[in-house]
Amino acid sequence: MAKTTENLPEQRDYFAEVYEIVRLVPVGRVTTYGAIARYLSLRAGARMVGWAMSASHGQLDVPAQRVVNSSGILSGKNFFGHPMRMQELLEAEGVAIQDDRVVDFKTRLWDPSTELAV
DNA sequence: AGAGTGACTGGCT
DNA sequence: GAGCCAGCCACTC
Repeated sequence: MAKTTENLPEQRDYFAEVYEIVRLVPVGRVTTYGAIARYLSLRAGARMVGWAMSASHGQLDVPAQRVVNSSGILSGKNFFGHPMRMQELLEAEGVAIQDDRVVDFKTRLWDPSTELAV
């Protein structure tokens, strides 16, 4: 991985922006990489959102567990130290998980473009 | 400079 | 829903 995450000179403000959005996700709700990418107008794409999250890895209070892919699958569970960690964190917040997937995902989805839209 | 890789997505089958 | 494919950008070797 990029050890550049140590110094993080100025990857680009989008790192901070991504974290900010993730922190805005209400407890019990989840959002997707694509939704964040769209909201921030990141040409970089959803992939970079995930990359940004990897950099957050244990960062401040970034609830990365609330970010899943467009299918509601916990695609980043393997980055939480233990594959079950992400699920446990979500369940602790009231989000039911079944087979690595958020139950009733579409209803729990929190899209910044929609929720924060003006 | 080119090829490989990835916490993604949308479209089709 | 599950699988395959092509597009996407940043980064590493």
